[in-house]
Amino acid sequence: MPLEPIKDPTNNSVPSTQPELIEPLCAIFRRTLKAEGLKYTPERAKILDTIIDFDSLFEADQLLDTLKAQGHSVSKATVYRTLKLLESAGIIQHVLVGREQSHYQLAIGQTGNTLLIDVDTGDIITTELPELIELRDKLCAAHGLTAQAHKLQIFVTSNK
Amino acid sequence: MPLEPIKDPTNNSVPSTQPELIEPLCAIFRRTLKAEGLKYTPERAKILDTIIDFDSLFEADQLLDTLKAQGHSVSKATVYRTLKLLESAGIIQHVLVGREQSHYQLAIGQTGNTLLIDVDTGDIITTELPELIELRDKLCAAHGLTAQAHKLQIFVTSNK
DNA sequence: CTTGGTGCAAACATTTTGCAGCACA
DNA sequence: TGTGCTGCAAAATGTTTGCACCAAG
Repeated sequence: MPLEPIKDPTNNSVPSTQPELIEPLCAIFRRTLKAEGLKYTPERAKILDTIIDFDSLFEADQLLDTLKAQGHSVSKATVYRTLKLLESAGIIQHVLVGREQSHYQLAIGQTGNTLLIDVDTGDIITTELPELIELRDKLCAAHGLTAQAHKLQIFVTSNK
Repeated sequence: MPLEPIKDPTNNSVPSTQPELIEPLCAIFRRTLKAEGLKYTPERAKILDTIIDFDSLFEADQLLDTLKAQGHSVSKATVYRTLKLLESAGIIQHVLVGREQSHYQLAIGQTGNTLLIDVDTGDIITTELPELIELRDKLCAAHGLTAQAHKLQIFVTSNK
C-alpha cells in the first residue's frame, strides 16, 4: 500500500507547523525508504504526520500516546523503529536535554538548533542563533575539522 | 572520618588534570556536603579523586570499573548517588552525546563547554568557545532570560 | 514464495529505590 | 540514640529484540 494519499494534519494538537511541510517531508521519507528497499507503510505515514503536528520537541512516549489518542494503534516497537528510520533519513534528530529521556524534533532548519531551557520550570524554547555558524566553523577549521551540524543548549532563568 | 588527607592522583589512568585541582574540588565538595548536613565519606572522596583523574568525559560504568580496578569496592548505587551529589554541587555536569548513555565531565571552566564530536570515529574533543558567551547572553536578553550555563555540541568530520 | 512490516512479549541496559546493617556524632 | 551512608537486590525506566503472523510485489 505505498503512496497512500497524504492527508491534512487535522489531528489533535495545535497545528504548529505549516501544513505545506507535510508534503516535502513525506516525499523525503518515501524516497529514502525506497532507496533502501523499504516500504512506506500506513503506520510510518501516521507517525510522521503526528510528529509534524508537534510543537518542536517530543518524546517517544508522547508520540505513542498521541497516536493512541487518535485511534491509530501503533505499537511501541514500531514507533521506535520508525523514529530510527526518520532519524537516519535526516527528518528528525535527537535532542538530549538534561538527564531525562530522549527527545526528538523535526530537523528542518538544518543550521543547527538552539534550545533555551528554563532550569526552574523546565520550559524549552527552540530557536536559532545563526551567528554561531561562523564561530563554529572557525573553531573546527582550527582543529582541522569540518562542522556538519551542531546543537546548543542554554540553561536559563527568567528575568521576571 | 571526615577530612581524610588528600592523596596524590597516582592511580591508574594518565594523570591528565593538574594535581592542584584536587584540593579545591575536594574542598568545594566538602563544603557543599556540610552545608546540607551530609558527610564527606571515603567512598565519596575516592569517587571524586577518580573522576579528577579522568580525561574529560566519562561514564558511570567506567567510573565503577576504574574504582574496582583500584581495589576500592564501591557499589553501583553509591556511585550513582555520588554523581548526583557532585552534579548538584556543580562539580561535574551531565553531557549527553548522541543517543548513547549518560556521560559526565568535570565542570571546571564554568563558561560552558564545547564538544567536537567526530561523527565517523566517535572521538570527542572538549574545548571552549569563549566568544559564544556574548552571543548567548544577547539572545537570552532578547527573550527576557538570563543564561546560567550552556553546552555546545558540534558534529564534525575530519579533513584528513 | 520472498521480502519486509507489524504487534506482542520478553529481553536489555541503565538508573533508582527499599531495606537492613553500620558508623559516626 | 539518631542521622546519614553503604551494599545488595529488587524495581523502574526507556529502548531493543525475537518471533509468529500478515501483506504486497
